[in-house]
Amino acid sequence: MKKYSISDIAQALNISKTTVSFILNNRAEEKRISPQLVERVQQFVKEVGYKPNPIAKSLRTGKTNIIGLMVENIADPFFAAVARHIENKAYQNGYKIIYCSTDNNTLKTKELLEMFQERNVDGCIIAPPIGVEAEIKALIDSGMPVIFFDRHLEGIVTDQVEINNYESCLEATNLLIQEGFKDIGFITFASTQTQMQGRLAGYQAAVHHAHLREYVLEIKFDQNERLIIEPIKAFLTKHTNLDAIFFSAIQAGTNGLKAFHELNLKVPEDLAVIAFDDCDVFALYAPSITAIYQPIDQIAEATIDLLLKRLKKKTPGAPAAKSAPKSGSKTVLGNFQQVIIPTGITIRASSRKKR
Amino acid sequence: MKKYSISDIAQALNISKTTVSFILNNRAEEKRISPQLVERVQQFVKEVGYKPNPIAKSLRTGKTNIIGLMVENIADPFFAAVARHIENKAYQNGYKIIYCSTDNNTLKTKELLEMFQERNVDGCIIAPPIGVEAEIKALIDSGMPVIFFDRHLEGIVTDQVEINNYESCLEATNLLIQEGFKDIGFITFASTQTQMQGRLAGYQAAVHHAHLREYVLEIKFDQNERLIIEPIKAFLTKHTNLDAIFFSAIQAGTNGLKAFHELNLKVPEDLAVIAFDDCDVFALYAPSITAIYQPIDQIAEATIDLLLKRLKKKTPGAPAAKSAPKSGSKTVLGNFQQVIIPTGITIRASSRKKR
DNA sequence: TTGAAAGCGCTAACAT
DNA sequence: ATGTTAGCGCTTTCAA
Repeated sequence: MKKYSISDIAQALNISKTTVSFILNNRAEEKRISPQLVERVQQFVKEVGYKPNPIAKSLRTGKTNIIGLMVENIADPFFAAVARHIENKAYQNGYKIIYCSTDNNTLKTKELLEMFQERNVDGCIIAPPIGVEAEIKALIDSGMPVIFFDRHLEGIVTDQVEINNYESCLEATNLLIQEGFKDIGFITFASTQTQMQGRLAGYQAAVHHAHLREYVLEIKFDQNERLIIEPIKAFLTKHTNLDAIFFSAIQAGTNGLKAFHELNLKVPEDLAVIAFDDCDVFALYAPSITAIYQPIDQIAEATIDLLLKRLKKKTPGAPAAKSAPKSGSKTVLGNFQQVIIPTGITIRASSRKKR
Repeated sequence: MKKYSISDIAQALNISKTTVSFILNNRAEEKRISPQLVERVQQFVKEVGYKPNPIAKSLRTGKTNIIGLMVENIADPFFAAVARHIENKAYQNGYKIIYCSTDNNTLKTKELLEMFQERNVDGCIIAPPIGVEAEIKALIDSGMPVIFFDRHLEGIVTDQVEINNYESCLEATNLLIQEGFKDIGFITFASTQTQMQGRLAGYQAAVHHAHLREYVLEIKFDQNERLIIEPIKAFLTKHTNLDAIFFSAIQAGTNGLKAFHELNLKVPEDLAVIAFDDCDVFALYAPSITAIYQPIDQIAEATIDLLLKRLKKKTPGAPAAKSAPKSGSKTVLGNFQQVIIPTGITIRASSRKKR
């Protein structure tokens, strides 16, 4: 079974490459090619199992049908789940995905952006780290469709999908306040990224509004969990007056619980808990942990939809289409869309006051 | 800043494309091009920031520097973590990665394999589902380097990386037996895949050797966790004599614990537990759950190493190189390597008999 | 030592 | 309605 090229087909059928190409690209009607010929070609193509060479096509057209997906870390369950959803929809639409992890490393990210450019990906989906504003701006200006998700970059206007970080943390903190907790700590990772800033700000707003004192621990993120657990232990040991903790991210939450164990702290008697991001751990933990959950499917869906929309109409920054996500708000900013997906909260035992 | 092509470079320097190409591909010496010229070209290339177009290169050479990564589900933490490690090493070596999830769906997998072929990936890493033997064989025969991991396919000989499923389950079961448990259930997913078969066989061997009765529940895997929890509840309700459970996979373990909750069963008083695959849930659960863990980094490392080795020497099925993984055994089979990485076990409270 | 030119497989402007 | 042909940007044979 040798490999056929378009010339082989043309030769075998005694017609020209052009005609075959037109037929294969569904331009037969437009070019008014006779239905019989179309039929004959399609028949033959199917018979010999001919598949056009996408590389040659790319060289010629400049389109690769490849989407670049850049996340913080593909091993992170959140990003992995997003990747899965995006994969599904992308493949359905004929796109393949090249993924990469930034580790929030500026230098690495710049290289990866360059790679996307070189490789001629048709568009990219990015959870951007701080510090690559100029490069991404250049990329967008060069005509590359870029969609942000999970966070955005100050000063860059492009399509983006985020959750309501501020509001959900405000409400969750209020929940603790309403339960009667007075000294609520917020344990988070040191980050100037918009999503983390939003969460912190939401907590702060609630606490200040209730005239309570603010206790914030910012930890430098590290793969080594001891480097997360230890600062938490130190923080808890220092602030023995705390009666509740709000964890701003999943790795804060799970490692926080480990810190609790090591300090022999009981939830919610010693400390009530609410965590951002839900997972099996929180559902199965005794007592179960109240958690804010991100609708990952909706986030991913909105993100890939935004990109596919851009990819369909070639015009970057063109007026946005009508269809809206089932829930969530949408803003149109200079022809780019900002979609906000609302989170949910699963209230469990950890946030209830024992009386 | 316009985009330079190799012709532009040649023209600007008043030399030929050929020369530039030779220099850029480090064949200057071989071609005995004067060092001054080499220097001049390299200088200029750096100056204008020229990057060769990888698509054109691919069309010409047939190499894409892309690796196809096919897993069961990229959202699964195990596969996501493997993907992360593979990504690291692949990028270091100049390879990009296109990923896809098979869902253990035969038809989908066949399409994806075809896609790899069309897209001209240089090699692929696959956790294969059953039923695509012929297609993978054809792929290998066509000269494509294919590495299996997590499991293999009967009748197909290629490089592969796996863990010692049989032995680890045998030993873990023995652990329960030594603790004095008599009626040990094995809860797994209905699968004829080699890794799952190995785990089951290990359990069975231990149980039979101790002249104990075998209790196996095979569940059809489903994304909907209720469809996993309910069969487990039914099984536990039916076999009230069980005093220990061995979960064969992570989704069995976590959903098993949920079933325990719903049935109000206490670990380890009512049922002792050992789980295959470790995770935060098991470490944080009260009581903590004994779990077998897979050294994901070693698995991923061995896998990508095997592929990179194939990619370096063009000869598929060529004699294997010397370097071995730090631990793990290695067999050479018809010029292909089979690497077995040993698992570890974290013994926690759930497998200890209360006396 | 260096260069001319063919060609990888495809698309599309321009014939006819 | 269908064909001729010129590239897309690169590598590599062959020639000089």
